[in-house]
Amino acid sequence: MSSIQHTRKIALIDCNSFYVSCERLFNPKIRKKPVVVLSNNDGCIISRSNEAKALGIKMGEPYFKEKEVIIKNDVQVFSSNYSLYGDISRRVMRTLKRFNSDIEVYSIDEAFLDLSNFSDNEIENVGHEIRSIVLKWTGIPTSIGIAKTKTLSKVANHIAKKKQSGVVSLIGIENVDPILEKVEINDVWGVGKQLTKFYHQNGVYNAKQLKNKSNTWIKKSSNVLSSRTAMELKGIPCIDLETKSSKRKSCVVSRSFGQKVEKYQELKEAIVGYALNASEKIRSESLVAKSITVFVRTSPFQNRYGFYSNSKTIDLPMTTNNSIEIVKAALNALEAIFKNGYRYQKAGIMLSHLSESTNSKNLFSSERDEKINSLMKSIDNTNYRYGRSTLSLASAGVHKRWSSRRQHYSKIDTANFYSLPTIKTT
DNA sequence: TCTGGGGTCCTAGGACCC
DNA sequence: TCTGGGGTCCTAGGACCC
Repeated sequence: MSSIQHTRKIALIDCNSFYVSCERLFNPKIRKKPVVVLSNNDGCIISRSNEAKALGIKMGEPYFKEKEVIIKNDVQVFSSNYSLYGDISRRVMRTLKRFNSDIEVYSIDEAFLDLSNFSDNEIENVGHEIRSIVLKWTGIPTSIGIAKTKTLSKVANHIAKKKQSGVVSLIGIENVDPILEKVEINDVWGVGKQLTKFYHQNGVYNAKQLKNKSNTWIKKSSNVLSSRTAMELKGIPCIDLETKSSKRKSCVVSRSFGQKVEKYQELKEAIVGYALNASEKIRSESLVAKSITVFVRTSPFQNRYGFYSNSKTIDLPMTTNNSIEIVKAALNALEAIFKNGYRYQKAGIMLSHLSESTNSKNLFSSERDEKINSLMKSIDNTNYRYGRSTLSLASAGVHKRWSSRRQHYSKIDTANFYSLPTIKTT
């Protein structure tokens, strides 16, 4: 028998303050300064540097509420730049793939990596290696947690984030109870606000206590997801690594407005824009939609003008990814739910029941359909080359008083050769 | 007089994630 | 004045069937 042990080893690699780190790549002057990145419409704070966290700036907090602290401490503020973050994310993931192609890209800044092929003894060093290579090749700092299950690797990662070394492995540790005891129940992956409340009522305050609860009790009083979480804390894998990216099932495009919208015409323009956007997205993934939902709502935070929220779903006669058909259906849906006299804050469209487009002609396809398809293709090509919404339908509007705020935009375009970062290796 | 019950399918809404 | 956006999965309950 070999002395080298090959237990299941899942690493969770998480980019530190990802959006902030991306902005810092292109702006060395803000490396040591407190920095925050705002959500769309400059609404909330969604990424914070350690210096910003130390100032007490909270995650998800509305920007205007933190403005005083921000100004007082000269915090650098950025509007989000998703094409930049997406681009850097792809570079990070490509780098990770070199260690093993069995990778699950879990979100824009996180990936699970199967490292079972490495031995127990070397695994922590492998973690350090990954971390330094990613930093060297992309400039992005990461935290890495390694354990037998995804949920435990989340726990390990949670601890790694607070460590200078940035790497924590639970592999080979006989008794993880003392570690789990220090992890608050709401910090466990899969335990949100509601479950935290429920667990607190039942005397479960940390990960160790959840781990030691009986499986039948959890299943009976909660659901299978919760029991999976508890099993995974015990070190029994219940959640698989999803290495091949599956086609998505829905596609949402929605935005908050820069200014409240009251006019039907303006709401219409917004919806047309979202519908075009969503159609283009699913076309690029060779998907077709079966139904379309449009929703509108006023601000849930200011009810002095009355709150209104509604949605309408329309089933399309035939699955499609045709912009014109989707826009038409979207406008019908909007008409059904629009009410005069409200100050709308947000609207959106969802394409659902997506399936792969077969692209085959059927009884109903005609020469006209063919023409429309080639029109769609040329719209997509032009927009791809010259930027989104270069070509769109006239009803998408020109003035767009309603479009999002983006006051602190860094204007970095990684598609532009001259703005590529130079990474200093020290 | 006494009025079943089990199965399937679908959907809306909730909870969670980042 | 100003509070993001985009996903997934599960479950309860209704509709329908025999």
